[in-house]
Amino acid sequence: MSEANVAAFPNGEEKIDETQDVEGVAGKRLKSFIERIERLEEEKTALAEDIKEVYGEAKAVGFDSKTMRTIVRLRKMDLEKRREADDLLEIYKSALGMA
Amino acid sequence: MSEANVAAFPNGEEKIDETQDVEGVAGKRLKSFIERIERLEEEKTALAEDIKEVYGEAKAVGFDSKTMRTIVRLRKMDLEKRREADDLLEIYKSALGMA
Amino acid sequence: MSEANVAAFPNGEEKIDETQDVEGVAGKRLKSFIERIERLEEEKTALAEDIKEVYGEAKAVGFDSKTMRTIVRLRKMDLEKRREADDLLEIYKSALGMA
Amino acid sequence: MSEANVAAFPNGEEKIDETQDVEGVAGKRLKSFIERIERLEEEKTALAEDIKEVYGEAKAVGFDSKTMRTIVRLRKMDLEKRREADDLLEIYKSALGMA
DNA sequence: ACCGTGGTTAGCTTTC
DNA sequence: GAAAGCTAACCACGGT
Repeated sequence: MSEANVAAFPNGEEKIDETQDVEGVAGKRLKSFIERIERLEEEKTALAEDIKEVYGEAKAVGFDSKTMRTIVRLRKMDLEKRREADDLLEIYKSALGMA
Repeated sequence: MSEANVAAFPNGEEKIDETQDVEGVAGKRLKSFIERIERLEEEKTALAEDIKEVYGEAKAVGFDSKTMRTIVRLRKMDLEKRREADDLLEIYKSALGMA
Repeated sequence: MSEANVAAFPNGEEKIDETQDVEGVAGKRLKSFIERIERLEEEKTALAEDIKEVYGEAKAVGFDSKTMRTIVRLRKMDLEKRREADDLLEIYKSALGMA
Repeated sequence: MSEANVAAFPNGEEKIDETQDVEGVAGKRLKSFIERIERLEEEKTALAEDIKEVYGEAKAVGFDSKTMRTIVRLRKMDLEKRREADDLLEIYKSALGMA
């Protein structure tokens, strides 16, 4: 690891928003990574809220959300199973030199 | 709860994608809700992957992801704290007729 | 909650093995719980090791452990899916007053 | 790796329990490995449930499970520390011809 | 309002 | 040393 980045400073409270000059370029870079992550996490949170809303709407017209969750889970499992099965097939193929 | 929507059918394997006529309009509606949810969850998953990638990139140039996660967590806490403080302020203001 | 048990004392290093008289009966009880848990966890760890050994044996006679793990996972998914489907059925039944 | 064992067959749903004759002895062997693993994993899962139950019991009489988990963790760490210290001692001893 | 359950995330272990 | 799978803690939701 490059030593330049080692000083990845947890800061006290107030300074955390400002890239400190003393840290130089590494600080800028880190800041940029952090902000990208935060942006993505905001979007993720927003989606989680959207999902909740959909369950809410469905409930409002009489569907049971527990049931719905179970269905969603089952369907996801199907999907994963299918994917895993494909993976297995790939493994076989490459084991048999058919890759 | 209205019984009309209860029968949200467990299907054997393959039929799960087709709304069955016997279920009528409720089935269609449920299907639509489920699909909206699934779409949103896919997006959410995609974002989670994006986030992981960013951590990966950062790691690749020498940042420690554990530290980064801590920073992100701290900043989120700050944000929430600030937001709560604002809420409190609003409450005070409206209590004092300053809203 | 009974106050008697509140003092469930994280101890410094050395005393942790002895039930302290000052804690009285609560300490004895806690100790007993802790020891039961530790016993169970030991067994669990032992099983994990056994499992690893089986994979090792299988590998030693030419089976690919990645493939095996996939198979095990797929079979477990089948099992779970079946269980979930049952759960769903239960939900329906109780929703229809057939419980 | 011997190719003989490669064909560890993805099966459609229902057939997975029957060793297929076409696979011959390798299939039987694989099946036996898989089943041993599954058996062990079941036991492991059962133990995990037992552990959860013990925490439940403890909680029911007023102990805080989070604290208990901390204690268990600490004691495990102690144990490992002690074991490592012993290992070290062994190393010294054998280095000094006192084994 | 609380409890129990389910989902998510982080850390650890193991594997390649 | 990186990548993945497993496990355990945490948190949030829904039901009672």
